[in-house]
Amino acid sequence: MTDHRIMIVDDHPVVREGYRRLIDLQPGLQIVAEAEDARSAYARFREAMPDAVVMDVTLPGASGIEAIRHIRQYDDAAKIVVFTMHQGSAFALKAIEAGAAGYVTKSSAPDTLIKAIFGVLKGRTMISPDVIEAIAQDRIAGSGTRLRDLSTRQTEILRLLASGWPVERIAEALSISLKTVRNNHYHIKSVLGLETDAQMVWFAMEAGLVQGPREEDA
Amino acid sequence: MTDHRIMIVDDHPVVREGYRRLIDLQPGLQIVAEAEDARSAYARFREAMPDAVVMDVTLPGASGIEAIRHIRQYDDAAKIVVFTMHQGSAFALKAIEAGAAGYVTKSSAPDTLIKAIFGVLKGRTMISPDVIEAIAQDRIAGSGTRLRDLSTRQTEILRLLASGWPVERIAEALSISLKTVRNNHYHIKSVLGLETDAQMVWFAMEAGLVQGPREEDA
DNA sequence: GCCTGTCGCGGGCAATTTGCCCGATCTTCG
DNA sequence: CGAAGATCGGGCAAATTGCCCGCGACAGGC
Repeated sequence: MTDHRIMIVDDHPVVREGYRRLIDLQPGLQIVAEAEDARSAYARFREAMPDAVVMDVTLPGASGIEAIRHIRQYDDAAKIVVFTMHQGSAFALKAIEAGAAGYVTKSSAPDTLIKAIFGVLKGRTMISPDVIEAIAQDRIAGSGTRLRDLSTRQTEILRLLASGWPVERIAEALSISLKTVRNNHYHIKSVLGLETDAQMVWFAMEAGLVQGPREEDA
Repeated sequence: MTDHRIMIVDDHPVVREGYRRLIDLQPGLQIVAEAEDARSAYARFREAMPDAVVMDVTLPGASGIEAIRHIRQYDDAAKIVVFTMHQGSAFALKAIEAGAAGYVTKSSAPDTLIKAIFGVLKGRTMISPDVIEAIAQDRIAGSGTRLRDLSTRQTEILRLLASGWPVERIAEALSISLKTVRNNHYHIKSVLGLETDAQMVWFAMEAGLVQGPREEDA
């Protein structure tokens, strides 16, 4: 039987080498495509039509979540395993909601990824234990409401605010009024129970929405 | 001639595999030790006494910067190459100040790391081009004045603001009036040329002032 | 088809904060 | 001693926040 054809998406070359080492040398798996950002991930997916995709979600430019949505829109049977350093539950939920079949953190044991790949190839949903725990901890002791309580739009605005964009630029970029952005700014902090803008940045970072400042275009 | 003995420090197993692929298979280099956090990095260094260390600076627990300092304190001839995703100049400067001999970002071409390793083994200081550019841009075109332009007090207030403390709590903690904190908040952003509070958080992070939210007491 | 819920969008307005000015101390240093 | 600079804060107009409201679009459910 022929090998399963895998595509990997990550912006760091060294990390891609790590994937190779783990995946390509694994009997039954073969890497047939690579991409380093969300846009090319979509393009390469259509060219290569891999059996499964392993991707990081923090990519330059568009978020990996968008990439997942985009790919699933093109092929709703696509098997995508998210492999990221973010262990925040909110991000995992977003990814799964977007259509990811697996979610594994980079701090997991290496073979967790391999198991997840084989799992999704069999049509199962594979979530790494630490993430399941994080999700569970979120549900109990509703200490903090989370990203899930924000709408898609609010999440997008949060991402831009946390990146450091001034509200004026956000209004312009999204073609909505300044007032709406401000209202959202207030509501986001309110819903999340945050007092200051700085706390909002930390929240966004922990949720994996942002990992650095700017990111010039939406 | 025997291979150079290299130690790698990174908290993500997959990334370590990437290092292996790049370093271990490189003629003349051999990985002799691995560590996944700052504490064990120090311990392993003493056991293995490698010729060079490649390490990420964002590690669980103590910062990689601390680990560098610690190792250099033990052996001030230690050759340490920092290999990280942070391209902010401030972080690089901290690392170099702590005694790092090289600084390469993960977005660099893979062989940049190899060259940096051979470079530091020869006693040179190797900084990847994008970081040099970031440092240069900091210095020239006073576009961004830097941390050095803030007084001690302002730096302290910046640290608290960026950690997410509300101004009221800061005033209380420092026993100064709310108004003074607000004035400082404004002046800090003004001096640093920042538009939003979120940008201020990123600045503080890159400057190494903060690495996570809260930190309950001053 | 209609009713209900939710979402994105923004107006309105009082209360608060920001942005930028100023002056008063208190050090430090030549 | 006098100059420089840091710290602390008052003042005040302009801008923003906090919180309320309403409107239209859309997705289910009955």
